[in-house]
Amino acid sequence: MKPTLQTVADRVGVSRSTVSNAYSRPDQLSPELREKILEAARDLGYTGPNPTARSLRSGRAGAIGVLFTTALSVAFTDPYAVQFLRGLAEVAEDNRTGLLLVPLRDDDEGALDAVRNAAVDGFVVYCVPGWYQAMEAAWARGIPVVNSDRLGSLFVGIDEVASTRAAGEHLMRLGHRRIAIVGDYISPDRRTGDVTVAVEELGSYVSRERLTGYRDAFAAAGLPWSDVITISAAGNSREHGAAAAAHALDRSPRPTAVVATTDLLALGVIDALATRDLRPGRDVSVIGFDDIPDAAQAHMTTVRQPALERGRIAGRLLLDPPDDPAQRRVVLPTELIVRASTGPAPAGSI
Amino acid sequence: MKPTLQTVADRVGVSRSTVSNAYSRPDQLSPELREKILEAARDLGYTGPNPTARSLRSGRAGAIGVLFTTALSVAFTDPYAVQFLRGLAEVAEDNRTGLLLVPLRDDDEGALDAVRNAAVDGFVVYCVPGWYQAMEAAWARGIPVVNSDRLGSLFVGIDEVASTRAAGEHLMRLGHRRIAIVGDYISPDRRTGDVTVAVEELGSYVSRERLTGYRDAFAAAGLPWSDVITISAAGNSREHGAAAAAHALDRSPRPTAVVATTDLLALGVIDALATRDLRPGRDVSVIGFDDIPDAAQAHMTTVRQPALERGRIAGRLLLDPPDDPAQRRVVLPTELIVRASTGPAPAGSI
DNA sequence: TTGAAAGCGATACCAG
DNA sequence: CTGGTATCGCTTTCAA
Repeated sequence: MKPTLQTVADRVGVSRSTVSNAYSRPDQLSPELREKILEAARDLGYTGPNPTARSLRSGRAGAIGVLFTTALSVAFTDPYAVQFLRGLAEVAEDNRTGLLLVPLRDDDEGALDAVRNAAVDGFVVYCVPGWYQAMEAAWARGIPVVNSDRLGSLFVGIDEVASTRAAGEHLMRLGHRRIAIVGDYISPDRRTGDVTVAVEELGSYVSRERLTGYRDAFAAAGLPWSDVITISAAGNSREHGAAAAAHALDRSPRPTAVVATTDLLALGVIDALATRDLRPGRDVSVIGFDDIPDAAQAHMTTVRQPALERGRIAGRLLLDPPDDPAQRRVVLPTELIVRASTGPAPAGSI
Repeated sequence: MKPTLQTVADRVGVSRSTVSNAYSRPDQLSPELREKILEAARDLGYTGPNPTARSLRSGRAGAIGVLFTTALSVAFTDPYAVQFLRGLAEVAEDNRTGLLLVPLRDDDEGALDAVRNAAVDGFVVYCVPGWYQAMEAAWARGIPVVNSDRLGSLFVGIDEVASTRAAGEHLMRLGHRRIAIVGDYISPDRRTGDVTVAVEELGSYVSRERLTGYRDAFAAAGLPWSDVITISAAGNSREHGAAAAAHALDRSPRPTAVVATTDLLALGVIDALATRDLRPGRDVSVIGFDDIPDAAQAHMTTVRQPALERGRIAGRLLLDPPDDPAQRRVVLPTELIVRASTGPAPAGSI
């Protein structure tokens, strides 16, 4: 039988409240009594208040649920994701709060149960498509849910459309007209290959917005969307990016620019170029998104977004949701970082 | 006021038990009644049993605490760690259990509180030195704690000593006599640089064991430990490995072999070789530990350990601790993978 | 400062 | 199948 507050109280001859105070409110009793209580506890093998009981009573779970779809291994392989989590963990730690990982392998009953049973004070949604039932389940919990897309009332993100629009304008200025776009979650079956994409109908918020930005920039320069090659990647990784890029590069005429919706994919594109003895920025221009460390190392043009800060703000929003609706939706700035992977369209390419 | 079980029970005109059963034991009541209850719940905005209350009553927190010292970013950057976590997550998911991350930034009061307040069914300790107070706090909780070192009664690991002994013997057979060892956690201050190491006194279990294996192999071949250069790395990363390797390589006579206690460090050693126009396996032999994917890509000789399996077993041990003491300690096999980064000691090197 | 009483929201167990 | 009763272990008024 494990000792409880009561056990200790009986031993010392005080009430439960006093023992509770000894742990949670040291200023509410004399140091001597406190010491006496703590000693008795040690004697009895009592290791402090039961966290679950404490949670129930105080109404605070002491944990933030982190919802994400991708497999753990993928989630933590993406430097952007890791930075985001780091920011979140930092804020959580400052508030004596843990992080409960809730991987959503499939959008099935198991996942729903996981969401419903998570003892958390709120959820941070990291890269979960809005159509997931699990999202409904999260909202249904009636606890704060912080999103990265426009859904829900608590939100921290960036202006995705404006970000890629700037990147698209950059390409237009360089004279590119044959362009391919590589993205994850742009075909429903998530398989590698060419797809015809009606941008508005994309289920994934991030893909939809990022493609929209490019489309708008191209349109403004008179390049119709139907001229743009859209290629679906089967996942967000370097390898998937390279596989998708192959579909763009091994055709004639070859595109003069291949842009991707994430840096990881774009690095894959650069890998694919290397395989074909093509030089990024001279033969084919490449643009990514995120500005992860490897992007700088690869001299890659990309859109920089503040991943760490995003995580921090997500945590703060969740732990202490502002009343002012305006403050509940935070949009962070992004910046187009131009490096050597983009250059003028090769002469005669038009 | 959020609705509770009672609210729903009152509305339908049944008892709390019945409503509870509707959620947790569907087979205990008629489908019609169940449907009626679920509908009433939907009406009232009741979203299912409160996880915390359920935990308190059932005595099951529904989460595994993952204790680790390194910063989140580092923890998830190491492919070995990610694999381990993946195995753990897999088992957790199968058992409807979540993973609660408990980063131990410092070994301070905050960390102790985090350990004491975590609502978990047990802890998996991942790379926390045994001397941490936080470890005491974890054991004090009176819940299962699975370790990777020899501490505690629940344990899953490998025979560290035998693993590196095999690697050391490989080096001896190749004729190496001037050897440097790079390791994290081998100097108390964890700074880059040469250290004189009394192997037995190393605080870090993993470092102690791995160095011991090498020492034994060298001793058996008549190479005294005092002839071996031991170098402390300031962390477990490629960069730290390269920095530490510099201390070994920029001396005369140069070592003919540099071994590291992890693959990440060993990759850094290879980076350092590249910088100096030295070829791994010809000019300087290199051995790592873990066999992460990048090791194969770098043609690196290393010790393979089953990271995924280790995670899985840790999860199973924790969720269902065997009574048989022998089964509570699992030792997994390792294998020396010889690749191109090791070769005969250069002629005239002795 | 200390203590008594009242729950927090749910589940286990058994009787009907 | 359904309902009553007794907790689970703690925190929180509020009065002494």
